[in-house]
Amino acid sequence: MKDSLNATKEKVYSSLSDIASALGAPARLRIIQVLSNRSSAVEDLSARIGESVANTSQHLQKLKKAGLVRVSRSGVSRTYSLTNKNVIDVFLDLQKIGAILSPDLQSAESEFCPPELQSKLSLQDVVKAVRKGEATLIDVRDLDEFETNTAPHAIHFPRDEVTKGLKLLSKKKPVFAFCRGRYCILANDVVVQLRKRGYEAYRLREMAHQLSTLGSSKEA
Amino acid sequence: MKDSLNATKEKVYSSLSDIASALGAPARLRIIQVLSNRSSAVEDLSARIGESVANTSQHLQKLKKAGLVRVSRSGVSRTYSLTNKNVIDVFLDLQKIGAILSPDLQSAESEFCPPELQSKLSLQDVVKAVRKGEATLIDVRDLDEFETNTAPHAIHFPRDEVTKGLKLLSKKKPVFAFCRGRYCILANDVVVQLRKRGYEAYRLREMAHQLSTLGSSKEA
DNA sequence: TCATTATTCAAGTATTTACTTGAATAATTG
DNA sequence: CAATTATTCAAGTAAATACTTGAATAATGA
Repeated sequence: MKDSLNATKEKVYSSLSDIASALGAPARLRIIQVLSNRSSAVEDLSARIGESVANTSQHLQKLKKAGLVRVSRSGVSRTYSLTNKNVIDVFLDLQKIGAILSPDLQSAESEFCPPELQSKLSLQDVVKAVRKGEATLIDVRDLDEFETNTAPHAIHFPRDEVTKGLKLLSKKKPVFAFCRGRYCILANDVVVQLRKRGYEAYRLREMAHQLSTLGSSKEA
Repeated sequence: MKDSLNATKEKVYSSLSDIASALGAPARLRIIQVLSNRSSAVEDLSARIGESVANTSQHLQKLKKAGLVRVSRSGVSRTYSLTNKNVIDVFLDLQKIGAILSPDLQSAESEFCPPELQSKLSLQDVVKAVRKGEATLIDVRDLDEFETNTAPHAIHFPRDEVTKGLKLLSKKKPVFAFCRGRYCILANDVVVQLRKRGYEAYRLREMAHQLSTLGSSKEA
């Protein structure tokens, strides 16, 4: 009886540590980062994270074994995606604790998200303003990422064609831009360009998933 | 410019993966589990997690390097503790995702927290009732754990002397017992004993930290 | 059916890991 | 000052890890 419980306890900690270990390699974290914005084939992932295809495939298998990722066949290629949105949450929590504990990460964060590009409003207030139509929320990621999953009320903004995008915006409303999260710079340039053209523009550090789940239990 | 950002990105992912790796060993997770309930000396920890002193010390150093744990000297011995409550949050998040992703962990959970011992009330409602004085919240961990950090309104219940403890309780109010969280059984026996004696008693799966931070952003 | 394509597998290597044992350190007490 | 105590360090070992290269597989399209 007590022995069986002890055995179970061992299993518990070994399962939990398996999951943690799955997150314990830079390459795999980058995979999760990519997959939290889009599903993707091995070759594509491999290019995005800058590792060989074989190596990427092996990392993916480790993630799959830990249950963080799943595959679906589509013809000759395979599409990998996160098994669950909660995977993003653990990843965000890891970022959060990193930001608290590691000075390296603190300085990295202000490099990626320069304070002068950020709004002083709380995220709640931003979301509220967007909901009321008093502010414009733009998603500057690739179109396919936007189509897979974006934040409520967000519109897609073509970051390589700012001039073309202007017609989507009102100069009377502040514009809030988001991309792939804290360690992504896509939104920075757009904000700078918009400010040059007289818009009141800010960059959000949050990614689509965080903006979507606001109001429910989590934000990071 | 772009190169420097890339270098920073590499550092970001390697720092984050260092933190995840620090959680990637059963022994270290158990250390964190212990430390989320009490600060502790190496020898004590070593006994609790069932590893040699030298090995425990080495694990602690890894945790320290990752910034999850800190030491303070007290005379001839050293006291290790978590650097930050947020460490508990990551650990809880890991548990949460484990519960979602791993069947092993699901069955373990019902072994540790048998459904028949649990209340049907939501945790919010339990906390509300406790706050209003309509229910009794008991902490059945060791006294020193209780003294270091317990939940609001909780009283310490001596789990080895249930009979003695009875005078702390009212038979008219439901009793909610908590211990060290999901993978701890201390509260089970107390609940069983209390029920035998005619009390309406339930076991909570949450640990002190979770009961304390309810109302703010998190619960798991 | 054969070539192409995307992915996985197998084998090899260098590095890191978790652990052991036993000695070294450093604060405390007799 | 010597003995005790709690902890860390150093060295060694077996296993696991992240990567490489090149071959194997299996679906698709000519």
